[in-house]
Amino acid sequence: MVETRKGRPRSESTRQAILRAAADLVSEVGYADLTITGIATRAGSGKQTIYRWWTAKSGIVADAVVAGYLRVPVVPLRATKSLADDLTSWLAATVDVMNDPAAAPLVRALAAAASDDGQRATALWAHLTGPLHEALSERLTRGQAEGQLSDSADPASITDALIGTVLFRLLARQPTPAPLGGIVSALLGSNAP
Amino acid sequence: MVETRKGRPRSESTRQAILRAAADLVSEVGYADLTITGIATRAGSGKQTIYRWWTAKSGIVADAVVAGYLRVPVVPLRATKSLADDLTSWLAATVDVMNDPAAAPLVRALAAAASDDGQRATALWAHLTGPLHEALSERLTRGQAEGQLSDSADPASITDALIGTVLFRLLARQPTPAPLGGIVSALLGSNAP
Amino acid sequence: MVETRKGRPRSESTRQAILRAAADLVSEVGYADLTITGIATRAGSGKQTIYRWWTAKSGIVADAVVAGYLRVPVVPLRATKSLADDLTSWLAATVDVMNDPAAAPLVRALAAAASDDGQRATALWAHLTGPLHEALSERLTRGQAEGQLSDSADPASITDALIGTVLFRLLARQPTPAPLGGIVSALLGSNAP
Amino acid sequence: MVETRKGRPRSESTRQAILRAAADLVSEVGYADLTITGIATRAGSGKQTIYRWWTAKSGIVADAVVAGYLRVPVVPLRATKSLADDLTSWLAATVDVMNDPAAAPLVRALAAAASDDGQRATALWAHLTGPLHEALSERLTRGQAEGQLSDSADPASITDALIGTVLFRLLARQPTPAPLGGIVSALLGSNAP
DNA sequence: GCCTAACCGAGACGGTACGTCTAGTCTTAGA
DNA sequence: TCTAAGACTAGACGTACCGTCTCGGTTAGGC
Repeated sequence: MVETRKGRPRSESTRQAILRAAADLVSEVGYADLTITGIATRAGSGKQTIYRWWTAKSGIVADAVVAGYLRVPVVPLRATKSLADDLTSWLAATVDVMNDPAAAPLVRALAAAASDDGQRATALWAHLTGPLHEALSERLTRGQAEGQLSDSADPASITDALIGTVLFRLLARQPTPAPLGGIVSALLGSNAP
Repeated sequence: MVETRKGRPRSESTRQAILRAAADLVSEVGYADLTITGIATRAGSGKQTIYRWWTAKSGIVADAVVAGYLRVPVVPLRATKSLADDLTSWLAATVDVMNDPAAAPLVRALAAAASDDGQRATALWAHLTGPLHEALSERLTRGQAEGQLSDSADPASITDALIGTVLFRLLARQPTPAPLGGIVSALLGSNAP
Repeated sequence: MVETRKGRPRSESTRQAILRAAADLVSEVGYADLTITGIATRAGSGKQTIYRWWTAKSGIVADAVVAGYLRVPVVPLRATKSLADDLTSWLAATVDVMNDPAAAPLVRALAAAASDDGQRATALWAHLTGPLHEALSERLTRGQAEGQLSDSADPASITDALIGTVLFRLLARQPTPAPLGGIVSALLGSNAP
Repeated sequence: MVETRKGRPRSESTRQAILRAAADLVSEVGYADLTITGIATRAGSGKQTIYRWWTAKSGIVADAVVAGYLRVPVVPLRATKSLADDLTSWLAATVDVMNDPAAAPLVRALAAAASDDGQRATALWAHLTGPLHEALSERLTRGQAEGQLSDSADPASITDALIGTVLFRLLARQPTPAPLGGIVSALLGSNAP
């Protein structure tokens, strides 16, 4: 039995326009200054149309990310012979990107968006960090196969710590941060007594 | 040479009242719903008095934290014989605290505050994570002395990764998180091939 | 030659439901707060059905009055021996009715409806004041026949002035109104030098 | 003891700007399409300033009339030898003015404004019809002194009926109105048997 | 007994204005 | 000169209706 709903059907093009407008605005003015009114104006839609389908600002941004309108700059993971070198250079480049005045507001915006709404946040982070998490895990697993990491180590756990470190740097902005190489070597081992 | 300014001197009691009001409000309604108007009303001060001395909302919160009116729940670090056990139980308890519906908004509020203003954020995080960072580093150093951690490991780097992991958990809220024990053992070593 | 239109004929029951809903709502919330959306919902009809057949809100109300769903409280005209007494008591009772919190909004609503749309307003007022006008005119003519009013007087003109006086009282709500008896004696005569 | 209030005093120039803007707009678009948002924009004021001092749209219009920014076209009353001629020509000219497409919306707007709010309506009508009422009454009283009206007649009552008649014509827009001369002669007398 | 045009309900659409809220500025009286 | 009070401009908030526009479904003719 097919579910037949009465009334005019939802406009997919309007939905896309709203997500695109939200994506444009969040990269222009940041999440804090993102307004529903602004999104509606930019999308050429009515405000009520937005309120009909979304309850929170963060939901729109999350959907915009999931729809691919908002792309977070991801640093490609090199694949040289040395796992430690690859991770260290990735960490350095990523921290650089995160401190780039153009990219930082966007990432901070998404962190703030995730802070807002636990429900959608999961989907958002899955989309954001998912591919990244996978790429890092795979590189670690390959390095493990090549003997550059103990067989007992858990690539997923190490990946969590790596991403967490970037996040910590991004938000905390410490004046004298610990050396990145130290973190990588901590994570990859040789810490055993 | 003493700096002598003309006119009525700044009222220290008013400053304290503002910081106290901001602290109260941020724990009651969260950083997102914290308003200058609300702080002024609660503090029994004029709004202009606030605008005269602070430029951003986050600055007030940062000062309130520094002044000690806003206390972040810090999980005490146990000191048993096993460094790994101590860190794992601290991680678990901290993640629990962060997911506590009462404490999470405050921490997320401070993360958001830090996102707002890079200038003051440093001081805020120093105050927030400073003692924590120190406690963790000390515990690691002691463990290192006891031979539970390689001498070549850098306690500060490991601490960064630990706090970063907590932060990642707090914001990302992943549905199936990696086991905490895995992270600790990754950080403490045995990952060497 | 009968005009035969193809397609589904207009639903008379829907038309009645809309007029009835409009009548109910105008007496409940007043003309100002009467909405097309509200009428459609109450009538169980679509908004488009209303817009297909009516162009203005006042037209619906006018039709509701003409259809008899909206009855304006009309004070019956007594028929004693004295024309002056009859008119004075009618004026007094009518002014009372107009100031009744229950009836006043309806009458004011119709005045407002008439203000809106000159086209339909004529029909509405004809329906509203028509029988009243006729009753007053007849009573005046009868009084004229009985010698209580000069033969040269024009009953229609006097009726206009009587109704106009009520309307003036309704809208102007003067704090210290002129005595009604004075108006009647002015209209009935003895004003000649 | 002088009542001294703290805080910034109300801006009189802003009040005047709001009343002037409301007056301009009501004559441009009519009372029905008069919006608070529009008044605020035109006056260069914030909406909150309007809401702080007025609760209803009609109050602003009433104040604008009282302040003299909104002038209702009043037909001057001639003073020839014949009271009947003066009143008839005044009635005719006034009915003409009321049906003038430029003036009618304004008058109807004020009628609507009076319908809205009983409180302020009194002041509004006093200001609107006050001078008119006085002029008519004086003319009638003079005519009475000159023997053109019975001594027992009440000028105030006759004035009420005259203005009421105009109002009735304005709102009802009857297709075949009674002759104005008939009304005047009815009001001035000779109706006695 | 179909065909089909016009009707019907439902409800989403782009808009506009609502009345409330907060930001940040300005202007007063008084300490 | 600074503080407290509070009025000011500005504009976003979320809601309610506007009048228009699809939809699927219904209901009479005319063929």
